[in-house]
Amino acid sequence: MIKEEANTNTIEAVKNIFSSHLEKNGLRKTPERYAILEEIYKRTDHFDAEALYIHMKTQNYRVSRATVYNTLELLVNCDLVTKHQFGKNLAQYEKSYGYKQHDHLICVDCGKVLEFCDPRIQQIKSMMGDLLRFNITHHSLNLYGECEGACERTRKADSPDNKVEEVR
Amino acid sequence: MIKEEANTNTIEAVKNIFSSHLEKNGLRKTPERYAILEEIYKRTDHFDAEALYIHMKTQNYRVSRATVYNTLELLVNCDLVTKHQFGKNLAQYEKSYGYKQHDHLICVDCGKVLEFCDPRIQQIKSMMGDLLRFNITHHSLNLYGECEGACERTRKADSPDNKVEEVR
DNA sequence: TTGTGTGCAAAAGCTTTGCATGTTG
DNA sequence: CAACATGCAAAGCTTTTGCACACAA
Repeated sequence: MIKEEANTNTIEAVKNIFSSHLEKNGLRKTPERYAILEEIYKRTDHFDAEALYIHMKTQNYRVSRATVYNTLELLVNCDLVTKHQFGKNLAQYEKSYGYKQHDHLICVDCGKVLEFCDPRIQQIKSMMGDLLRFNITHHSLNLYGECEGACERTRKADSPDNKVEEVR
Repeated sequence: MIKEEANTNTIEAVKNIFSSHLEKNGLRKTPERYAILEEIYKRTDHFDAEALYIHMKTQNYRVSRATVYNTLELLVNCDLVTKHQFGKNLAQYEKSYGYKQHDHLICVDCGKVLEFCDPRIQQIKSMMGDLLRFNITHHSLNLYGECEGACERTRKADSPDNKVEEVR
């Protein structure tokens, strides 16, 4: 994943953000909500709701799917988690605090997901927002294709504007 | 939608493409498959599988959901139909023959979908394909936001590189 | 204390599958 | 006539909802 900075206080920071969000919206600070937030930020990228539920269960938390879905939505609302649809009928989630905006390249053969940044997408967003009189809040850009060779190789980006790193 | 050309022979052309695809893959040319293809090309953009099924039913075709889903997959395979996920767990389809490559801007308030073209996305695709050694076959770019004002206004694009038109 | 949040399970919604029948090649 | 496609309905999966109980404020 593409980190903005390596910060050991990330967990504290995101908890604070979450707390503010809950307060601002008159929502309760339950242990389940914080437990889910913590587990998400301990894990690495791209997971689905069921995997998170199973993970919570194996960590001996007593949570339900309903709470997992509920909390994921809250976290998406306060931008601590991003929700993706990588072409399947299964939502994928990803923690987003401390990460640069990035997009995804998905191998249709092996399912591998790479991340990349390209400044042109920002230009497109702002131009199209103006042109179409839309207040664009977010976007989703997925490139689909096949890894060349063994579906395993990657190469570092060299352009200063384009950062690339493998995920999973 | 963004048409490449206005062609009254579209139906014939797509039928031929579909026939070739069926032959090439040893699949049968059934009346149901052609009926579904025709109905899709008579309709305007962005529909889901259930809507198509209902539409077939009201047209007094005797088709099943299974056949609708099966045929949609065949049509996606031969590039006569494009499948989208606009952030929901519901696949949306769109006929694609004779249309320019385009991307989508979705209003999160009223669900309106606009289409736009931007050449920069092609540049990003080819650059990232090279950089990450991926053979990129397709992509999906969705911009999400809110219509300004009454969720109804649109404005024509004026840049020669960027064509814009409202859908639905 | 009071009302929101939770767990659990059932329901809902989209998509796929199984099976007997129909039809293409 | 043999294999594949279809219709129908049931099953599968992900996500949402209802309800009684728990607990944060």
